[in-house]
Amino acid sequence: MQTTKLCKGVRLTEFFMPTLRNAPSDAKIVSHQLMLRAGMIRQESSGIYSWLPLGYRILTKISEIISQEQNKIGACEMLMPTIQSADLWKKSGRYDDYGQEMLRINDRHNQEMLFGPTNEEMITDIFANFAQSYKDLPKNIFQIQWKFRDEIRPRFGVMRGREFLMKDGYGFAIDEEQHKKIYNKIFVSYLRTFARLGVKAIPMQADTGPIGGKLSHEFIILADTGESEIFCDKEVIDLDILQEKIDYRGDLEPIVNKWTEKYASTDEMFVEQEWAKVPDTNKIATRGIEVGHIFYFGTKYSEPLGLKVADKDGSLKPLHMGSYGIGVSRVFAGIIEACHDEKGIVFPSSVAPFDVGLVNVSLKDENCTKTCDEYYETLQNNDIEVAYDDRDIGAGAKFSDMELIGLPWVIVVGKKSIEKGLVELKNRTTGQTQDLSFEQAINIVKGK
RNA sequence: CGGGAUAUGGCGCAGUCUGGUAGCGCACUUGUUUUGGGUACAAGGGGUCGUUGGUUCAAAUCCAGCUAUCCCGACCA
Repeated sequence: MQTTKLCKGVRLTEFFMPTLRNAPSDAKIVSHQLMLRAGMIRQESSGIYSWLPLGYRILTKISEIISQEQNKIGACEMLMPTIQSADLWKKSGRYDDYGQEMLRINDRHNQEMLFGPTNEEMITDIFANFAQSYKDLPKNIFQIQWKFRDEIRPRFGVMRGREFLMKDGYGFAIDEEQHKKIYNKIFVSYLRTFARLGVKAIPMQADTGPIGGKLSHEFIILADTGESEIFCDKEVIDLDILQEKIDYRGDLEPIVNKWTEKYASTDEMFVEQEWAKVPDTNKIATRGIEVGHIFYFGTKYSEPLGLKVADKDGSLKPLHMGSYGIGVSRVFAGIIEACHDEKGIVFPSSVAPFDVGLVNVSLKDENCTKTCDEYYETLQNNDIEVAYDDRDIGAGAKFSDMELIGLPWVIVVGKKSIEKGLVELKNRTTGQTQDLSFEQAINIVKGK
């Protein structure tokens, strides 16, 4: 994938990627263990992590896919501060409701501040300053930003951290009907986003919880290690959004219906009678990880925060709003939960930190190293992202690291292959290897 | 917040019951060896045993407080 800020290649002699042979014993679930072993993250406190270069690179790729899909539906990316004034929250009435989960801070003037757990209040306040008329609507705005929720019990690595990266989007409409159109766009864009990230995310009717409101869906990745128990019709899983022709300016209701008409539910919303209607052969009861949640909450925030605009008849109407979240750092872990084997991570190509690993197994052989150096440049010139293992360590260790970090392809170059004029191309998913010319290998990797 | 557990070198662990100046594997450094799946041998470096206090001639080890981290529950992207 083309990204705006990531370099196309790294030499592992220069790259900071501290892989571990054993996972720290604190890590209990596979995504946490693999992220630590691959040198992607480091725990700083309970539920708070540093993102090391490899992890940060993947996080950036995930963010970029999310942004791209949001841009397609006309959502506008912006950035709000992580630190907010308590005043706004007192106005909305959530300052007390949010309770201990909100990290409160006093500044030097003893002003009450807080590290934002979410941004409904702030975006509403911002929008209220500018929106005057129904002509300013509808609007859909989002950001990808760090949040802090002081969870009672952080666990499972970045899956349930206290500090986490979240895409939070907010929709503004003049009435429920107009909001429904935004909601449908978001719904479809989420399906596409998760599909592009290489995971199956199933939308499920959700409880609106403390955010409040009327309409809500959760998006859940299937993984045996998931926290929620889920029940769904196999046919929902088999649907493929990337095969659908989508016109975001047209009517999306048929697509939304297609994804919501079959039964899919978490245990919280489970209805025995509905489940009974699903044919036994289609019944799938498994576990899942919630990676996205979208809400329509009507005028819940616009009323107390005074967000009104003039309607066609000149009367002031409170806006109808929704908020839409994707747990970016969580989906990272979710992808690994869904995509790994006994050797390590098997990244979907869209989020793999590099397209290919280039392994020099005959480092001491001048000719081999010279050839590898050339290949390294050529791959980058072909827009292939490459991790070049030019470290002076055993071949086995190099192979193991490549498998651990989950690159889709590895090109192995050694004295023997040089003599034959070939390279060995290895597929991470199948484990199969083939001897090819370097040019053939490039074409296969490019044809991902 | 209730219940349970842990804290010894970068990582994984032993030693604690039965106090006697800290050990193993991996990793790291140097040399030889090996050279396409974590090679072998040799020689090294690195730890105030979470913290504070107590008992004792002597504490990683016994006792108490504190802190951190993890697991199970209720809450959540």
